[in-house]
Amino acid sequence: MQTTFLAGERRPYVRDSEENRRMALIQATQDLMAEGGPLAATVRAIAERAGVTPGLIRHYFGSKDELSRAAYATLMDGMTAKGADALYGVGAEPGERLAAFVAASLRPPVLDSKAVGLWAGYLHQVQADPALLAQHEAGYLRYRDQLQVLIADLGRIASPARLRQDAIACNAVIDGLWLEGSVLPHGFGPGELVRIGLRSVGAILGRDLLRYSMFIPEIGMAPDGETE
Amino acid sequence: MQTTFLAGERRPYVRDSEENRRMALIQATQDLMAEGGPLAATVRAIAERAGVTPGLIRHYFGSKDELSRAAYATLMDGMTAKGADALYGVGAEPGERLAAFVAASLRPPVLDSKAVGLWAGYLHQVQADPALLAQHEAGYLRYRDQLQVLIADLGRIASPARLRQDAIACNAVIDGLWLEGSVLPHGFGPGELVRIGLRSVGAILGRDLLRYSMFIPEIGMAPDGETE
DNA sequence: CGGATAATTATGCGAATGTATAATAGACTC
DNA sequence: GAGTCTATTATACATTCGCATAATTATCCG
Repeated sequence: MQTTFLAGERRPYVRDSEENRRMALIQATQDLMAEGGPLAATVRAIAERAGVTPGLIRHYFGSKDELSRAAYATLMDGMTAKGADALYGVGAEPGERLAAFVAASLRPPVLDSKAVGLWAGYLHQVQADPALLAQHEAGYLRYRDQLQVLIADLGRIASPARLRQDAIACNAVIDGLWLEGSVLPHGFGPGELVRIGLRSVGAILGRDLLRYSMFIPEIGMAPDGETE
Repeated sequence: MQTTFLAGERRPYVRDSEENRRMALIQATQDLMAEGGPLAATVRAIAERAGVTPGLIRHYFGSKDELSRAAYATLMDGMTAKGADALYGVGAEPGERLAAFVAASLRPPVLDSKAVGLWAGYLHQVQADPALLAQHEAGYLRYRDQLQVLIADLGRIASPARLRQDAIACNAVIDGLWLEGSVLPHGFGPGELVRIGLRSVGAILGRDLLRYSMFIPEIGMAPDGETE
């Protein structure tokens, strides 16, 4: 089962930096969790995928639970970082910025067939562990706040309560499309989810976001000929 | 750990119908899967929760995998049944029927803190097992088709492709709100998700669905004083 | 009333899991 | 270059897992 050396032999002793080892173990944990869920993310499987022996997990993280927590924290940080990246290099017009943010959430690397698996794999551990739950809640609200700021910048007249509800609604559209696209990746044409997302968020907010499609990769000018 | 009789004693032999036993085992499987995920739904835990010894699982279902499949099938059937129930006894006006359908999807028993746990717990098994995947896909499309029919009945003028995309969008709103409401049950006021859902779906379809709020429990006449 | 029969429980077994501990190998210091 | 230290590997262990099989109990039929 091990890849590089013959079975029965001693795994060659190779030294590496602490950061590399931690990263490799966290990456392996996320990969296995995404692919096979909690049942697949065993200590031995993680170690093998990371190219080390199980003992190193204890050495660097103390226990499997702590490695799991570290992997989840890394996941959350990456999510918000991607959200910020989406706005980098986009023009100053509020509508365009919002459209870029929505589009980025509905195509790779955010929309990825593995993403929902990872999310589902962690769900129960998150709900059972108060520390992870707080981290999750913080990450979710951070994302929604980013969205809410972009919506507020549109300059519509709306009460704070209404603004909050609009942010919840737009976030729900994005989450729902993200979910469906991840679970049934072949159920939608390329760019279809982005187009639906832009139109829906625009409808909820009373703006036309599809006019910014030309700035968005993989969409261009409505390839299926449907213009409105 | 066992509830009704002293440890060390032999569990009393009590006979029951095959249907009761199957139902109890399936129910126990779903409960444990929803609460603790795949790691918690062990053969022993399921049997204990069902008030039975592990051997009965093999006797009635052959293996744990088959029990798991049966539990998932039961879950899917229940979902679509609830969707149909929501339309029972509702008037004939298309807008009202659509509003009732949306509202029913965003409050108990469909919106339930356990629902998302159950869904997440099964995700990897579903993706790994072609039979379960087909069943999942069928259930999802059935639900979306119900929604699409309700949307078509609104009588708007729209191409078939556009109708499909509207159904995907509305389904995404519902799914996203369902997800957020399940994961963070205390993050939203009572009826808030239903109201947001009605407004968003209405905005996407160009109709006002909030005018049917008075027919919907827990909402009444916009309790937070916000009328529009 | 007394065997068949089927449902239910109890026990056993091999494999896998997480973790603790011992053995080993390379790097660093003087 | 010998000695020490730490990263890494290997081994051991108790527990739990799913499953197979044996033992037990109630019901059914004569």
